[in-house]
Amino acid sequence: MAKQERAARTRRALIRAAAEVFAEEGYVSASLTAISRRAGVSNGALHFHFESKTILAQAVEEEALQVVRRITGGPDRDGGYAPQRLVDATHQLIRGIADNVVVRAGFGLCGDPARRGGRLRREWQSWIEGVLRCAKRDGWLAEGASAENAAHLIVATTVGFEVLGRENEWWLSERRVTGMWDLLLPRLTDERTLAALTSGPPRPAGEPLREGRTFDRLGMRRRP
Amino acid sequence: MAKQERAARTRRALIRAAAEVFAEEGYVSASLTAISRRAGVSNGALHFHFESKTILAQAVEEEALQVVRRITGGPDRDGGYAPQRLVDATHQLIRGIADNVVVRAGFGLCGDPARRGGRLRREWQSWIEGVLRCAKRDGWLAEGASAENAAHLIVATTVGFEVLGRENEWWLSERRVTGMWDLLLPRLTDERTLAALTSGPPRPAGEPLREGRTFDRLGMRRRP
Amino acid sequence: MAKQERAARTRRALIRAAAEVFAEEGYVSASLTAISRRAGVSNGALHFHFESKTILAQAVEEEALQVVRRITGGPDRDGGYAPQRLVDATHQLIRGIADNVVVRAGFGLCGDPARRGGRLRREWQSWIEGVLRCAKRDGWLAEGASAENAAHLIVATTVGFEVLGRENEWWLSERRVTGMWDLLLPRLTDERTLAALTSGPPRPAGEPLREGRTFDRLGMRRRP
Amino acid sequence: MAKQERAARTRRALIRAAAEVFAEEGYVSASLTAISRRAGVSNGALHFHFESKTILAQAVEEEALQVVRRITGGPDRDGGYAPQRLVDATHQLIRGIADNVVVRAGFGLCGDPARRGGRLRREWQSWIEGVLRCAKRDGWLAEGASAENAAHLIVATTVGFEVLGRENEWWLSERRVTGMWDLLLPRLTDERTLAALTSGPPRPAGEPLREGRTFDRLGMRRRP
DNA sequence: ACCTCCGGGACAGCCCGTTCGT
DNA sequence: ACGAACGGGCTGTCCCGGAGGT
Repeated sequence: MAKQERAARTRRALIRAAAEVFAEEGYVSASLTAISRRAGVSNGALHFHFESKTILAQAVEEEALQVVRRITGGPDRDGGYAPQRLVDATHQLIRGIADNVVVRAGFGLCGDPARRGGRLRREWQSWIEGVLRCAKRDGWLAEGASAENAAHLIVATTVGFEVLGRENEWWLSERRVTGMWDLLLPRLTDERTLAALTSGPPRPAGEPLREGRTFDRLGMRRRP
Repeated sequence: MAKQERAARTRRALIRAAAEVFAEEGYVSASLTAISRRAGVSNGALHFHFESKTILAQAVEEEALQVVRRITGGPDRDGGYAPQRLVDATHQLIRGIADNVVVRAGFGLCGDPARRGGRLRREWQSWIEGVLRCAKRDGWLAEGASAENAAHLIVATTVGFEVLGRENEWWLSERRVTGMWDLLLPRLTDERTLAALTSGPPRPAGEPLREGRTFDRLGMRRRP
Repeated sequence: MAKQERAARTRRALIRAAAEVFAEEGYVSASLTAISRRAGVSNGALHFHFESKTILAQAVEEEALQVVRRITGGPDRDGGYAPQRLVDATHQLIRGIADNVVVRAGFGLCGDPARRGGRLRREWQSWIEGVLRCAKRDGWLAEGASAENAAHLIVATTVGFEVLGRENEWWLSERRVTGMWDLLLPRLTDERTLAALTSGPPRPAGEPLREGRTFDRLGMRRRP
Repeated sequence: MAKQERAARTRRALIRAAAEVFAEEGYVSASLTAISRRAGVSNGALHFHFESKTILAQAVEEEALQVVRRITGGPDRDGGYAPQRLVDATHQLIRGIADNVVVRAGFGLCGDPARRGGRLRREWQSWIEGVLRCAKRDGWLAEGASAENAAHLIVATTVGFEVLGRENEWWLSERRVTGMWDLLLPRLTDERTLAALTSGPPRPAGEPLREGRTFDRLGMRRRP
């Protein structure tokens, strides 16, 4: 039906507009009037698609959640080097926050004190913890490294990037994430990896650690 | 004077009540009525001391700023082991956020999208960057470690702790900070320190790295 | 549309109610709640039609302006005896102020110190000045009579009537206007007209100068 | 006592400041804080001298009333040419309004819809009416001239000058008053006076009718 | 007596999230 | 899907007392 298609387009425009206004002004300050005006529809149309402001925000968050799930639930869901998946996912998350308004708004909504119980950060945190537990179990972590500590650190850092990025967008650079891993990986993984990193020839300045190539460059291998 | 003393007490009660309400509901949702009621004074009394909601929030932020400055501007302002000062300050900051409502509210206000230009995080960030630059200059950092990257990581992590702590207060534990340094210090400082940490006997579980004792346990010493 | 009709009726009721309250209590003292209550609508409905109190007042003034323009821009816009048009218009203005709340409120708003730049009195004044300049040019005025002085006098008098009429409504009688012209016209127009007025038989007490018949009774004719 | 002298000075400063603020912003908009600040005293001092805003306004009005009484109750209270006294008083009134803030504020307060029952205009009007009744009785008026009409016209005109002068101060020029009398006197006084004015040699442009010299120039004399 | 600092209550304007009739 | 209307609530600010100094 053309009718349904138009409705779907309106709905998408509303979510997008809502995400923009939420991201710019925060949940409480964002007025439904501003959102519907930006979406180019009437005030009543908004309430036709979304019963209330709360539900509209939930829809935004839901869409952001799907993006995050696409990042965390990538193709090689459970195989491969677990730390590599962390490196990849954090890079992609920051990129997603930087590029996608809905994701950015979703995380913003999650932290708003006027809205309780956002699932976004909780899922992200659970995934990080899960992956690190796997890494520990599979022997990818250094002996003294605590999977729990590492998870908290990584979660906190990504949250920090996201929050700070809402004020100054230069925080949302992947270079920041690369720098994080540069400092974190040596201690996190075993001593030989560490040795390869610290005692080997210094990496050329122009080629920092990057997503998907991190461990290749470090010559990382599994602890026997 | 009796008069001025009462006024000062009222003012303090207002700032405290404001901090509580701001911390609980966020800047926008917090109503001046709720604040004055919690402080036990009338609406007009609030307006006598603070011209507007904006100015009240600034007062809260200002008081938080002083606490932060007391943390960052500790006794050995410019001497001693720079990394140690970072470890100490981060511990104290998290403790301050956990224990002091005003500090917690101050950081919360800083991140509110409806309020631009809070000095709190900016000062914290500048201080971290400054200390790390000093550390680099004085040879306390490992050769490959970037002071800038480290600063960003530490700032982002503390911000993340603070933000997450507003939802679940268990984030605001100093154990989290200790865990962070446990992962960070080895790569940040030079390789011999690192070796002492990774190859030595495992620390007893009950005695993690703590503020003020970190480097003693690591037997850290200056890179020649 | 029925919808738009109802909206228009609400809008009109609001303007009317606003005019009443403005006329009774003045612009500053008039509360929007009182206005919306008198109009029989809610507080929000008022805000839907008029964004602010200022704009509501402007709407009232605008409607009054249209009435005034209808008075000044009568049918024989530029022909005929200019003084006669003044006599007619002043009578109609006072009658309008007396009978039409909106006009009364419009002039009241114009003089409120809290509201700058009402066009109502300015337009009225310009029109009076313009007509008198025409009268001078066409030879309708007595030789020594200054068009400018006359304009100022007439404007000031009508303003005075209007202002005093807000306290005691008996000021807003057309008899007052007739009395004004009785004193003014002789000196304003030429000496023969004057003679006809002063030396002729006294007018019967019961039949004063009236709108539309003034010059007929004076037997006025153009100065050669 | 020095104490009492200081109190009197404070009281005077408050009345003066109140007059200024009332004249600028109107009664309702004028805030006691603005008044006390302009007077250089505290908010409480104002309330010590004047129990309420109403009473403060009454004090301003009272002082203005005394000035008006000085104008209307001049030396030759009941003798002399009555019309001359009108000419003089109107000139002096306009000058007083232009120069004296308290008088200006007093008249402004009188017309404020939020304040009922100002005596200022009422006394001015009564005086005008009284003088014109005397003039009529003593035979100073032209035969057809109505004392009542003339009184209303003069009162309305002075009120109009005053009101318009609050927006554009050029209205408060004595030239305006002179122009008024130039148009009014011929018809108001008897035909011989009139003849002297209209048929005699034209007055030089540079020397308009002036206070205190009006009738001299017209060669006015009593009707037998 | 004269004046100040502080505080109390009230309410105004604005605006917002939401619903109803069409 | 929209225009119109509703009612509630927030901030700002105003007028005014009252306890206490000088």
